[in-house]
Amino acid sequence: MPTIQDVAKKAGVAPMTVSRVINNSGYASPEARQRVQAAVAELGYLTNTLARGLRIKRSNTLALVLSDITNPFFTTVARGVEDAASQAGYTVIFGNTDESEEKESRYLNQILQKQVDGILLVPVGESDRMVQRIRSFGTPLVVLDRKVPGELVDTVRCDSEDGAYQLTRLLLELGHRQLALLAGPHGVSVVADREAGFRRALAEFGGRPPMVYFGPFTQETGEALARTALAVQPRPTALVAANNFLAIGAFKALHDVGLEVPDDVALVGFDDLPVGLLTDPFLTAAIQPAYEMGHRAAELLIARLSEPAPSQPREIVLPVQIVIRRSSGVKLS
Amino acid sequence: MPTIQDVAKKAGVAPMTVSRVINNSGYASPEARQRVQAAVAELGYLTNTLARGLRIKRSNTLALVLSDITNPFFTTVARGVEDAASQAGYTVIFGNTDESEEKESRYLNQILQKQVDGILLVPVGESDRMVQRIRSFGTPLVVLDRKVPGELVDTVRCDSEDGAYQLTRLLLELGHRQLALLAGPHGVSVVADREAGFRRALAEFGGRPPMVYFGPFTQETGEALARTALAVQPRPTALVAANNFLAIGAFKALHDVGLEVPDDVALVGFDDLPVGLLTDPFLTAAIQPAYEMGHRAAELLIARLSEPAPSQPREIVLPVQIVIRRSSGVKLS
DNA sequence: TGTTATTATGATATCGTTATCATGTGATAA
DNA sequence: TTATCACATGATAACGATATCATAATAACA
Repeated sequence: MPTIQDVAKKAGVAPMTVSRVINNSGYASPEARQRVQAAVAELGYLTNTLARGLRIKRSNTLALVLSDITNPFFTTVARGVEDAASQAGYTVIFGNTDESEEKESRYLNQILQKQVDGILLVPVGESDRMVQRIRSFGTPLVVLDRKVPGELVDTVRCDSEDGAYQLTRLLLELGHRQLALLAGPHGVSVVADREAGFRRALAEFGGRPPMVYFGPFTQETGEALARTALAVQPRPTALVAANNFLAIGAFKALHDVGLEVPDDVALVGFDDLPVGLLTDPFLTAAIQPAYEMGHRAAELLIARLSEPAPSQPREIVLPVQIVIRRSSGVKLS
Repeated sequence: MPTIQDVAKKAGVAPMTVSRVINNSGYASPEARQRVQAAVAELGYLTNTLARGLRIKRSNTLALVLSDITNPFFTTVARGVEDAASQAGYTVIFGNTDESEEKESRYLNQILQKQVDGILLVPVGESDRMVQRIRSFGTPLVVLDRKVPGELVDTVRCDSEDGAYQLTRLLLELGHRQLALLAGPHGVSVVADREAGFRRALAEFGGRPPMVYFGPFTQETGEALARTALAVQPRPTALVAANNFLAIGAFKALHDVGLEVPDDVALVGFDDLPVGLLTDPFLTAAIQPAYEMGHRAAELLIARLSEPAPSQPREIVLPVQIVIRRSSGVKLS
């Protein structure tokens, strides 16, 4: 691989002049410029960004650390991040935590070592330890999708509370009074928010004491929790799933038990399945603007990078969109 | 951020000794070792991998360049790559080409500049220009999912030809004689392979002259191509879609035209929708082992990195799995 | 004409790490 | 006693780029 020295020699100038031409900084005569460009082209020279990064202390790299890129919601977030980053000349490293604090911590260390310019993080636990560690390193951070307790930090997330509220309210207005929430794992802020929205709607309508079930965001859990919920007497007439995997699991459970959706039990959920990949979308859901979330978060992070002094952390809360389909039992025209 | 100098000072040793302790290379007395480790812990020191990379000429980074991470097939590939990479201590950069040669070329330049240790590429065009460029840079490369014409290069892909053959054969054995293939974009090797498999099966059965339609791998195209195919007289009784998006589009078109699947027209496709996200999978399809593909490709690439001399390129062809569901019209027990 | 800007270029030091070589210690062997 | 060896440590240079300072040539001005 040719270095800037090779280019300089071939062009008959000093390395510094080559650097100036390449980065369009400082003065360079038209002739020198041309000779340098010719040499660059001839040698197929590309700047070694490790060396440059070491010197200027920027790597033009962002890191994206999320639970599991295989979850269509996060896939779309990742695409949003990547588009915004690439547009601004940044490159993206990504990693999956699988909701494990140990993996998260390993990744973050690796990433800090890589001298990334900024980090986009979907934090795992309920602690802000990692956030503090990142901060102590001085690497700018934007928290995605979730809230971090007790820390003021740039955040881009969706309005989970409102989404759950609206979904629940919809069911209540349809006459359901016995509702169950398949909430998700303890300690994740979106779960707490969705539970809060669920409870708020119930409180407004003065329904029965709410039934809330917790467990990982997996299809198996959805199935198990739904079975548990359906065994309670009086049986719930509607289920609210706080996540797409839980919704699918719940649907399977209902199907297995021989209950029809929405005639016997109504079902609503969070997050869509990949748009366009479903032949027959039927789930009423609160759809989070995943792409926009990723895109805006990356934009925010990149904006931070060019700020001279750290400014007040921002919290961007995006609205969710309630999409009404068959599973809720709403009469569709 | 503390540097190795800071650690050295605090531990009362030379930077070189710190380096030896950290990397477990060369000699270091137990006392020195301990003092260094204490200093590292106290300062929260992390190696600056830009500096190290510059010196040792390795960045411990791989690049993954694919069409669109939003396609569930590639999402899963990416997850496989990431798991294998992270296991071996590598970090992964990713980029989307959207099947644009210009984007591909931009990314690859960016990536080569970053001094990645190896590249995993789903190549866009039918040219091997990019492959040659990467090779001229000396960066190890594994081509994913597709063949590159005329170049001997490490490749991990699935047996598209066989998949299409089997799907087509299945339809022929069910008695269909008027088949249409929604093939995908010209110039992508998997498309050519699937077309070849389709034609081979037809030739064996001596069916009517095959109908083959081309266009991008999108749902809209699937819809449009299906409409075109269905307008031909005699109308095809079965459609083979070479990709999941095309299959969905075709299904929509059939639905809109008022044709039932599989009673009026049978439909088979390639690639699955994300497992577990479908409430009611119905598409008969040739499923490619996406995760394994990514995983094996990354493993192969990493193996290459520790080879002293470049060895004979390998081509790993993974079998596809035919999953029979309702859409083909096969009687299921 | 001399003074000051402006343009153009290069020498040097530096970013944080590690490879290499040099040096020194104590133990063991001859 | 001296030669040899394993162990231990550090000084120095180098990876490839750029910031900074110095210098030189030309242009602009009084």
